Amino acid sequence: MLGPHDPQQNHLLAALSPGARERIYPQLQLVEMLLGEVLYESGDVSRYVYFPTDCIVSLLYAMEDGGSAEISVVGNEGLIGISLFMGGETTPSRAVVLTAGHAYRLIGEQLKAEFHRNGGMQVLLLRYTQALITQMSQNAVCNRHHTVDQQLCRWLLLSLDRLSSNRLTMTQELIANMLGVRREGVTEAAGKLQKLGVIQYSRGHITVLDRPHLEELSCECYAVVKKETDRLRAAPSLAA
Amino acid sequence: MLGPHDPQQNHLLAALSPGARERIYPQLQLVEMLLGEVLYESGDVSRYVYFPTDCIVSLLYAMEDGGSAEISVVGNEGLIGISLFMGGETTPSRAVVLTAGHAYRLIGEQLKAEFHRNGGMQVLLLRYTQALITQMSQNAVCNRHHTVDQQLCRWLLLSLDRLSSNRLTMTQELIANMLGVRREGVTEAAGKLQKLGVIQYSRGHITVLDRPHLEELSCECYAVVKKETDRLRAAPSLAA
DNA sequence: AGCGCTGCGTACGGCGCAGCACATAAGAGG
DNA sequence: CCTCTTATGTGCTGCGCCGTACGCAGCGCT
Repeated sequence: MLGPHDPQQNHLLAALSPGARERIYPQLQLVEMLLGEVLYESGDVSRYVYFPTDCIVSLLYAMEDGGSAEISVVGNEGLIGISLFMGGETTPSRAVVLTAGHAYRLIGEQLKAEFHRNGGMQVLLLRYTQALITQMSQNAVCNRHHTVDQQLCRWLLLSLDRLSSNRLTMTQELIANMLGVRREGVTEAAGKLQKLGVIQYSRGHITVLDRPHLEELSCECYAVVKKETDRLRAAPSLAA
Repeated sequence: MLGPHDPQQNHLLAALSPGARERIYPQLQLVEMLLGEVLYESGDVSRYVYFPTDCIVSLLYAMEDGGSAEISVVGNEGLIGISLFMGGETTPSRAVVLTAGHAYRLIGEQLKAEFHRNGGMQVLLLRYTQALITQMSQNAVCNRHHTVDQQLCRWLLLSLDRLSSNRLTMTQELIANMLGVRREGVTEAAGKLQKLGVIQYSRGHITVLDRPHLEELSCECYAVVKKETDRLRAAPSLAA
């Protein structure tokens, strides 16, 4: 599991200009991300920002009554801690490690300094933030209109995109928390998928066998978000 | 209805530094916002940004099957067209005028120029964007967990905050589209509220009679968003 | 082997809301 | 005044998911 690590495994870090790279890379710190680790609690002032390489982090929203729902998923395409450069300092959500792995972290002040140079990194971060907004919007719509079956498919695909393997380490209970539904609902939905030969799972390990079929069964939300995310990543580039 | 108009009626415009004010105010154009007018269609490149003074604009998300859901509401506390400075140029949502009134509009390029001066306006806009993100997140949670009754209360309060009167011009059908529920569901929920003496309505006009009670009946989502929005507005201030 | 823990399967009653089908009422325009 | 349109009221059936309860199977531990 311990392969070579490189900041370039994170899309944002990889897209930096040579100048920004020289300033930022020496300040990066490789950290291990443990399953279930909480990076920020709701309302916390974030000391660091995290650029995932091979882990997945979930932004969760907890309600007063203990219920929860996932706001968005972050993998190596993004970063955790946008409130730092957006100016609010804190967010009302919680960041939890969903799949163990690694990330590079940076002290908040250092990111802010680079951000306020008004150069390429600012453009990158803002564009990523817009992609995040799209994901959140679609999430809201999806919660309103789509079935648990569809949402499970969407969620599996989102996770899959952020890993290099087709095997997820993930209990149904955890997925249920993310989707904000009952664990039994996930069991049923997953059972159907397994019967169809789309996935295969056992005690916290899910293997995706037929991704195309999974995409068919998912609601449109997955495709919309993916398309928009790709568009924003590929966008012309770093104008001043 | 035609009172004196002033850019300062919009919180963002009012918070500009004297320098920014000198640059921006001469470029503003007062426009009338008609009920139902579509400012942006999904995917459009926005030519203008709009700073509402006494109107309400809704950001809607339309699905393939025609269903829809509101992503957020914008009044005189914000602006429409964040994708311009966020760098994506377009958004996958639609902006519709929900309550007629007025707004000041600015040509996109002019806003971008001011934004990239890296000064106070950038800070203001980013902080507003973060408030918007909070609203969207809460929306997603609310869609997942709360009843139509609660959501109607939340929605009425959101609208009320963006108007100077306690009387909304709003049909139940329209509200249903915003909440992404059936019109009949809104009828029932509104009926209960009327029976309780909290609101009074007739043919497209709703009068809120007992706001404190309305807040009690609403889910926590309203208060959370309001608190966070206020916090971000009042935040320390405009560091470079 | 025996125990306990964790992850998954299944079942039942109930509620909230969808989808549909109409019925009524309040203005708008001739 | 009559008609047409728009806004609201009401009543079904059906489905999806919740809350709850319990059974069972894989795996680690002593």
